[in-house]
Amino acid sequence: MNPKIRAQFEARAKIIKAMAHPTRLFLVDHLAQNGPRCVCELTEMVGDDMSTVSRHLSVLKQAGIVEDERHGTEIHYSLRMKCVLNFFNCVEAVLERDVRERMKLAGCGR
Amino acid sequence: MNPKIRAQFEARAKIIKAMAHPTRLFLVDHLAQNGPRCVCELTEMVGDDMSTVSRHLSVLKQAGIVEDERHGTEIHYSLRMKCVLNFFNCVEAVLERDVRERMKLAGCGR
DNA sequence: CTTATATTTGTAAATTTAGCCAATTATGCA
DNA sequence: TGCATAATTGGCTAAATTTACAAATATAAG
Repeated sequence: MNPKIRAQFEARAKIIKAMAHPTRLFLVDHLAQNGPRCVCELTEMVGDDMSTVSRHLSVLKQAGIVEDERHGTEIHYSLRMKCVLNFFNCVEAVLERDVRERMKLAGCGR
Repeated sequence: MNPKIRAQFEARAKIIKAMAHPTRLFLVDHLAQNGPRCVCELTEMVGDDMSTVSRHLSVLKQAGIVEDERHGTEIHYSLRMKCVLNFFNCVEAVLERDVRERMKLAGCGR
């Protein structure tokens, strides 16, 4: 991998990495389902410290996946790139295929 | 996030995490473009130690994204879930949108 | 059986990431 | 101005990830 190619894949990985955490995945899903939401509400949903949730949101924002807008004292986050929801489809496909193949293997053992 | 929901998002995150590394992204891309390939060739393409590449491949395999098959002394890896290629489309969309918006912002400064 | 090649695994060091608490910043309101 | 609420940031520790080197394994060939 030459430096140019490497840089390209690093940029891509950075975006995927932003999605690669259960809490951040949950946040993306929740924003997709419910539209813009303040950090306070998201914090309540997640159940971690607000500072932790805020940091997760900032990772997503840095990656360009969500965006924020201030409303008075609250800051509302919303999904900027809806296409990330496509990730879920494929992820489910992988999980389901795993389940199926594991069942098949279990059957063979009899 | 109750434990059940959390477990669900952890399972999803594990798969996305497997993709969240420049080398692994490159490996997936390369397998998609060129079909099954041995570790030796992939190692040469990547340019890291073979043990490192082997570990990356095992992460992808564990996640169910690639699969392997032995051919004599070589082990050939291939893409098991082609849908992960959809990730690339969205990632490119994010990167392009970033570029566009940054150009627009730069223009405003004049 | 011994050797050579391909791959994986053990291990340890370096780096990154996650999470919490405390402190700071930003805003609206009395 | 001073207080209250919302959110971010600094600082720290714990945990996870990445990586290379060395050692072990697996297979084919002589």
